[in-house]
Amino acid sequence: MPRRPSLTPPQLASAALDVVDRDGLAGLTMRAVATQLGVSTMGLYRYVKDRDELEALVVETVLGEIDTDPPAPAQGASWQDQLTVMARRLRDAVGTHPSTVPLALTRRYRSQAIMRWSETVLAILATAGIHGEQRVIALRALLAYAIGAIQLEHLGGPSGLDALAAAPGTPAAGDFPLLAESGPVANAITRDAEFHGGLAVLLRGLAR
Amino acid sequence: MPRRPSLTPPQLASAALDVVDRDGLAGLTMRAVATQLGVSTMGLYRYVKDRDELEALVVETVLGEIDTDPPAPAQGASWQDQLTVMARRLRDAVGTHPSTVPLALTRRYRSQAIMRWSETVLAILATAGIHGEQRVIALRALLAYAIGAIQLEHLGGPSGLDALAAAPGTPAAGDFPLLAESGPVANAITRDAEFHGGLAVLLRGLAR
DNA sequence: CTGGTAGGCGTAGCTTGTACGCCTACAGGT
DNA sequence: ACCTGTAGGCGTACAAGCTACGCCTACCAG
Repeated sequence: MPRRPSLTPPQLASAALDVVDRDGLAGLTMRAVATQLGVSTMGLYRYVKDRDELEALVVETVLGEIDTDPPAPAQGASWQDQLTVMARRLRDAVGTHPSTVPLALTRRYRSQAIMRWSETVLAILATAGIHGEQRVIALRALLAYAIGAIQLEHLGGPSGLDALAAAPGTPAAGDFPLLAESGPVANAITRDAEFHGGLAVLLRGLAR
Repeated sequence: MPRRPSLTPPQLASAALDVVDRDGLAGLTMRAVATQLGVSTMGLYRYVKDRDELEALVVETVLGEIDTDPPAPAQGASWQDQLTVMARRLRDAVGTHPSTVPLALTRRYRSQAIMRWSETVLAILATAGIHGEQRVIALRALLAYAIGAIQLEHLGGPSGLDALAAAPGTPAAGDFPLLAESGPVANAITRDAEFHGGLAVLLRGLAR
């Protein structure tokens, strides 16, 4: 029992997040995090087994910021409104650390935070009268949409709309008339409106 | 004009894909691909500028396998049916090379293949009477759902359902009663049914 | 005061990407 | 037929990254 560890997991996590937010995902190296903490490179290995474990810590920290309490079912908030709140919370948490998007959504960490989120979403779906298989499908559809939409948003997405919205006309726009026509339209929609618009479509489908 | 290049882009792409399919994404190194091609490591650099460019080539090849012709609007195929076909084609193409999932969906390559796919989807949406802003939102929602669902499917997804479905009871299942209850249900649903189920919800939402 | 345990870290090896520069095969002019 | 310039092909070498290993030392218990 000699000596207490001088670094706590929260310290680790926050140092790693600092590095990522400052230098991007590529800057997340063992050395960089160690330096940020003021210890030697190998000193880090006292606290994490792996680079992988370090990344898991980052992801867990980002997702841990999600508020997973059921949204106050106060006044006339429909279950659709509640699900919208949950989706937005997920999006906001990840959006606060955009560099971690590939990490957070690609890795299949058994994240406690996502389990809490899922539990709350399931509860809301239950109040909507959705049960059994349909509820599982609804949960996964919501998660899939959220993951995909966040990714499109932060990675530019391979949608082609961005390309044409950014540089209309220039490329072989003639081959894609509808895409070319949609470019300016897409440009005029805010990220928020897009996210909520798609979500609304999904929620409308859930209501019988 | 002396000498013709001895390696063609398709050869490059197929060698890289072979490596990925065999050794996984981590096995995709310049050396490995060069060896697969029977050239020296540096010989590769005659054909690609970068490791990045090599990855782009892989992605483009995988997505290039998507059939983007409009589905035969033969008999009584509704626009919903047609969109389902398009979504399934995207899922199938990526699913053929599961290791490339993080690559294909994470990178924001201005993929020609995805542009063709988007164009066809826009056309189908147009026949459904969806135009302007709503059509852009619908396209992105479909793409977001597809990307997210494919990712959940192939990366195990951080949904928590997998964990509880695989090892029911063991973890602190008491903290997540609904999740625990849903585990077995989720287990009984095939990947196909899940993908189509979620998609159906989305399509139902698109129909007024 | 002392001994053992566990934290802390320096060294070094392996893997990876890639800059650089030499060698050589080939087409075309003489 | 020969020479020459261009571009393909590749070997060497280095930087950066992860991490196995093992020494040193601070600390707590007795």
